[in-house]
Formats: sequence, C-alpha cells, structure tokens
Amino acid sequence: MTSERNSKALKVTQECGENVPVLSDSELMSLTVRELNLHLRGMSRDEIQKLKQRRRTLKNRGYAASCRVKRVSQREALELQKTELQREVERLGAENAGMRKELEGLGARLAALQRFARGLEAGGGNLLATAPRLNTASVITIVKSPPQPQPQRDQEPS
Amino acid sequence: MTSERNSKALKVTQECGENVPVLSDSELMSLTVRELNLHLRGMSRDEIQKLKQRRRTLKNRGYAASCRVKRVSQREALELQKTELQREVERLGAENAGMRKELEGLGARLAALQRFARGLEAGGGNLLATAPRLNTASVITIVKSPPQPQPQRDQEPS
DNA sequence: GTGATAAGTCAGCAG
DNA sequence: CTGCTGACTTATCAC
Repeated sequence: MTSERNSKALKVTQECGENVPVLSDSELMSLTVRELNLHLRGMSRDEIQKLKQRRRTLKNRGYAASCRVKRVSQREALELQKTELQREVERLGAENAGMRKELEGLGARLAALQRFARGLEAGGGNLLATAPRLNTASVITIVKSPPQPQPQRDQEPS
Repeated sequence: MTSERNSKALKVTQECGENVPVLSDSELMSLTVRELNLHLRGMSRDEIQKLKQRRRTLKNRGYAASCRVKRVSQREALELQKTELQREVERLGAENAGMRKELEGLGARLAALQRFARGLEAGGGNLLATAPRLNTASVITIVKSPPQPQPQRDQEPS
C-alpha cells in the first residue's frame, strides 16, 4: 500500500491514491442516489461500495459541521435573550423606582391634606384659621390627572 | 497482523494484541510522568513511544469528555439564568402594575380633593356647604404613609 | 437513505 | 507536558 494516511481530515478524499477521481467530493455529496447510479455503470461492486461509503462520510462531515454551527447559534441566541431580559429588568426597575418616588410624593401631600382635614374637623366652621400650614393653592395645583369618576368608599360621616 | 480494528473507540486499548498489558488504561492515565518512567525500564524506544502515545490518547479521551460536560453545564446555567430573569421580569411587571393602580387611585382621590378645594376657594367662608361631594372622613382615611416632613413648594397665598 | 448527535481521535494552541 | 477545543470519523438512533 503506497497510500498512507497523511491527515485524518483528508483520509477519505486521499484514499483513492493513484486512481483518477471520477467524481469530485462536492459532486459525490450533492448527487441524488439515482444520479449517482448513472455514474456507477461499469464499476466493480467493491468500488461502488467504496464510493458510496465515501459519499456517506462526506455527508457526515457536513452534518457534523452544521451540528457545530447550530450549537453555536443556539448559545448565541440564548445569550441574546438573556441580555434582552437583563435590559428589561433594568427598565422595569427604573420605572418601578420612578413610580415609587411618585407614590411617596403623593403620600406626603395626602398626609399634609390629612392634617388640613383634621383641622377642618376640629375647628368646625372657621377652618382656614385652624389649618395654617396648608393653603388652597397648593391643594389645587398638586393634582396631575384630570377629574374622573371613581368608586367611593362607603363610610358613615363621623 | 492478526489484530484487526474492532471499534474505533477501543482501538488504542486493543492494539496491544497478544501482548500482556503491563499497565492498565486507568493506571497509564493516572500515573505521573516520573512514575511512568519507572515502569518503562527495559523497554524498547518503540514500545516506550507507543505507550506514551496511548497515554496521551487516553487522556485526550478524558479531556474530550470533560469538554462536552462543560459545554452542557454552561448551556444549562445559561438557561437557568434566563428563567430567573424571566421570573424577575414577571415580578417587576406585577409590582409595576400594582403601583400603577395605586397611583391611579391616589390621582382620582386627589382629583376629588381638587374639586373640594375649588369649592373652598369659591365659597369663601362657608365651605362645607359648597363642597358636598366630599366628606372629611374620606380625606382622612385615604392616607397610608405617616405624616412626614417634605419639601414644600414655595408659593404666595392667593 | 438521510440527518443528527454522542463519543473518540487528532491537530494545534495556550500555559 | 497538560488541558482544551475545533474538526473529523464512526456508531447509533429516529424518521
């Protein structure tokens, strides 16, 4: 045997040795079985078998390659999804913080109104005098959303 | 040559053929180079070379295995992180929706207070009569957070 | 027969 | 040399 295996990667291709490769690798790979059979006329069973095996191996080489590509693609897709989710978490977190601040501000203003209203209750008629810490202007200007109907909690007046 | 390659996976192991394997695969793999040299006394250079190559191949087998394990682990870790992030997004989204509703409610109540305050301004002294749509009880009960000092907007009284 | 994938082998790089 | 990883081959499974 003069044909030694030079490199495993090229083993199948080179194994023909002195023979003229009637079919190139790319041809052999892409041909249909039916098309391949046309080229197989007048070959020994042994050679036919060898050729078919070479075809199979070449195809397997391609399968392995696409398998690796697929693996990488899936990993990249996963990492992309992860990045997008991280961005989403950040966005929602910021939005959350903003609303929390807003709620805090509104809560404080309502607390002030509460003090005002207590003064209103305690003082009876003369309320502006009993609630000096708040004026009506601030009450008017703090409201952002337009007046809208809302479910009012039923509660007997004290 | 009587030793035919039965299976590629076992090629290295079986290649000794009729020879008694002085060193088992696991021994050969785990030995130090120094320890291995002790077992190499009185062997031909060729046999020593073969043995060392077998050792290398066996180790490579292990390396390949851990490489695949690592690949799988990393993918699983990535998927776990993704799941956790999805959960986090869901949590933040729910929290967000809750706060949005809260803000909406507070906005509505402040709108009502606005109407109340407008009546206060317009009516002058007798305010309870001019703002019948709101009672003081509701004003008191809507506040959740305790009264706290806040930066009050400077504004001249009207 | 075709395609995909786990395991093993080899080449080649990095430390 | 050791360990790792891309590419290739082989065996094997599912369709």
